Amino acid sequence: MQLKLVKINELLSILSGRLSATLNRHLNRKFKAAGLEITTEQWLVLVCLWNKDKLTQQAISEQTFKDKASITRLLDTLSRHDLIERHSEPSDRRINLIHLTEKGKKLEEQAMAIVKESFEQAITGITPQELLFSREIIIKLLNNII
Amino acid sequence: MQLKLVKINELLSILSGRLSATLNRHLNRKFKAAGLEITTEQWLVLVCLWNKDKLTQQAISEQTFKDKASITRLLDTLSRHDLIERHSEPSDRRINLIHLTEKGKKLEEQAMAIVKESFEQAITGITPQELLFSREIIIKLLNNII
DNA sequence: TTTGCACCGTTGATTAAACAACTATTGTAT
DNA sequence: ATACAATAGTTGTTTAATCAACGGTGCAAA
Repeated sequence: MQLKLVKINELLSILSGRLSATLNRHLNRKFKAAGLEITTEQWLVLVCLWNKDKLTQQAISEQTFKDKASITRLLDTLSRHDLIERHSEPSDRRINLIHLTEKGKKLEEQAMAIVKESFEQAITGITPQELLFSREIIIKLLNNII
Repeated sequence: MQLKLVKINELLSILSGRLSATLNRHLNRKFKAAGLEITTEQWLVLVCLWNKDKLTQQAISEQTFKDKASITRLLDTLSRHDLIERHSEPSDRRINLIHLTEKGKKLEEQAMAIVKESFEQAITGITPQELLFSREIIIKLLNNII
């Protein structure tokens, strides 16, 4: 049984645009309201580094599923804001190791608190089981179009 | 019961970035491969017009959940590609009515075929029930953070 | 050894997003 | 009738995405 075409449009438009736009907007506003000068995309990069400092740009690119070029520019911005530093690696001069600055390290607690709060707001009235189930469906969907 | 913090990061990053980016990339490439010079965002605007021609920019903005400013610029691009025309309305000179051109009208069939194909590829192995269920969860989630 | 390939990161061009500030027009209330 | 608010659309600035092309580095095979 096939869903109607109008449903296709609706679902695709939600998944490919509205959902991420709304989530991004929400998180960005929360960050701003709390005085944190980071965006959701920058937060995503920082999460990698908070988890394990001194990554290559390549590694960050893979972990965030973002383009190398996007990472270059995201790191430019993070660097301008003194949240990270690029350290070139003598043993392989193609590589930059990305180091968190003290300012970047200090951001973790505050940023994660905001994210946690937003997450809890977002999942109000949704059970963990429902959430996990949706996650599975979305992963399936992603794998179908890789 | 609360999901672990690492799960929060994962789910938020998928929903706020990876899912939409992957879907967009996929559709954009399909359009390009088929020789259609439109993006997913432009397609979304065109869907509104295919459904009902001669809308105001405001109406398009509301239906697509996009910023007025975004619509202005999307329409600039669509206009440059001769897919739509802005017609100023004498009865209310603040308003533009957006008209599909013949070229814009002709695009519908081909574009929708591509979208349908992509959609079917995306939902392979997912039942309509699962899809509807996920849709409900996502709508709930969106309503929680409006 | 040098030739060629793979890898890492950068840059340029185009498209798109958000937000704020702005112009112009219309509607309303006194 | 004037003054003020609401509405429609545009523009400037910043951030980010894609893709393609490019420079530099490392490595391995001929």
